[in-house]
Amino acid sequence: MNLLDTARVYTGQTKILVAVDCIVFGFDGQQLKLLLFKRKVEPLKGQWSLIGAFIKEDMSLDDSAKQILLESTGLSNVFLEELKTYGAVERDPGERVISIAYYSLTRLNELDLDSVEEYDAHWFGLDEIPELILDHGEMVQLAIKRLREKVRRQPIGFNLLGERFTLPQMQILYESILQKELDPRNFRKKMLSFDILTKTREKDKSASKKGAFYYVFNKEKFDEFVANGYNFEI
Amino acid sequence: MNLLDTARVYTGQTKILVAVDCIVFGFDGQQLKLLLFKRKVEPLKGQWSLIGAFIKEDMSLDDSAKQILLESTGLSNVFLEELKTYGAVERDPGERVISIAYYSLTRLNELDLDSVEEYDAHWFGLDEIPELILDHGEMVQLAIKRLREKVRRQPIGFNLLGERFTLPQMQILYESILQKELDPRNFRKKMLSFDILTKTREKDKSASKKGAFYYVFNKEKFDEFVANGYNFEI
DNA sequence: GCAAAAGTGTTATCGCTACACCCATGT
DNA sequence: ACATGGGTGTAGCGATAACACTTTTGC
Repeated sequence: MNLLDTARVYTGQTKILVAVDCIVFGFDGQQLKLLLFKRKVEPLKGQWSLIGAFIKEDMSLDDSAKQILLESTGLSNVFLEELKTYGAVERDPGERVISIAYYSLTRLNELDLDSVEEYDAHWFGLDEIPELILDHGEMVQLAIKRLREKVRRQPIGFNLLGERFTLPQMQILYESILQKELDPRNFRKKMLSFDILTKTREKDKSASKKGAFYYVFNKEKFDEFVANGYNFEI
Repeated sequence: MNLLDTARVYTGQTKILVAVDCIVFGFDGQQLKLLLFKRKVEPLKGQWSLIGAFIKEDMSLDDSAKQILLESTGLSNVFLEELKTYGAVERDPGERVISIAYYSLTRLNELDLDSVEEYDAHWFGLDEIPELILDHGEMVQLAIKRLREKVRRQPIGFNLLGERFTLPQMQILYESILQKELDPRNFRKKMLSFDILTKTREKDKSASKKGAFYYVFNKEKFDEFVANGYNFEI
């Protein structure tokens, strides 16, 4: 008897609708933002919601999440990680749906900020998040909490910044995520001590007259750092 | 129709089998153990596996996990937490099954050690885990990793000990989880500093002539500690 | 020349680590 | 009396946190 015969045992079991919902974080240079979508259809039309979709027969959870993100933001290759699975029986008033929540960190530019509006979507600051359908509000709160814990231990903040960035920009990002001010001397010292940033010769002069040097993320150093069992802590 | 449009209607969406699998940890006083079950039925008869079950229509994921644990160990009110959801398309060769893995920490006594054998189950030391079916081995490895991280930051180790315990017992538990020796002075100092243990007047004399004082877990202090945004680190 | 942000060093404190001896008791 | 595990204190080190001034340059 081979493995394929196991199918027999599964007959008679209940099948359930399974969905993926994505909490999409972005950073506009000033604060951390969350991408939400307005439902275009009844029921709950006009209410704010995370982006999500049902799982198709032939697609893994991770791939479904990736595809949702690609379709809703045009971005691929972004940081994407499972958050938690929500499975209360009555969580969806229509019919039972089990939802696997993912959160993602994306690089956001001015274009994105406006273009999403065409899809009835909007980037919200964390202090202006509207009421969300179902248990999406709960998902968002957990994602924020998880992000804060994670960003202190692993250098994932980079995913929210562009190809190059200045240390003051990065500090603003961290302050925005952690919701507290950081000392610039200590922040720079710490961040540079990991030795995963490379200084360039160019400066960003948009934020000051003196200008701040651009740095780029050094993937080789970073991988080495991870391989050695990293110890990142802000 | 692309993914973004699918939310509109639940009819016509694919329903999928959903299961819960439990990684059950126990501590026998010497080492951390894992509870595994031998499949009694074809196919895969005789192979080791985690305990699991399909989700029923009217039961939440958490409740399903609790029930599985109750049925397989007789224990309720144990530490139980979601680990990760496994959703690769081909992970189960029989038919597609999405599985939510939970891990639990249980109090284990000599009785349990033997009685589980009746159900074709066995407690394995972490260094003697046999090959497991499907992706269960992966689940176990992740659970061990998560437990190690978690036990350093949150005092969840208590769940593996009985009502009362001595500090040497507790140290052995932590050493067993973290797989490294700890200094007794530093360990006691640290553990007592959290102020969530209450010393009793009784001693455990089973392990030494001098005897070691029993301590009990102080839930009030612990809750207070948690409420203040705890900061537990071993 | 001045406003505005970038960039830099030192000191004090705290927590962790490492380490060795005496205590209580059953045999 | 001795063997066995229980229980304790301290000093050194490294990491974090706190803190203020100089530099650059566009206006």
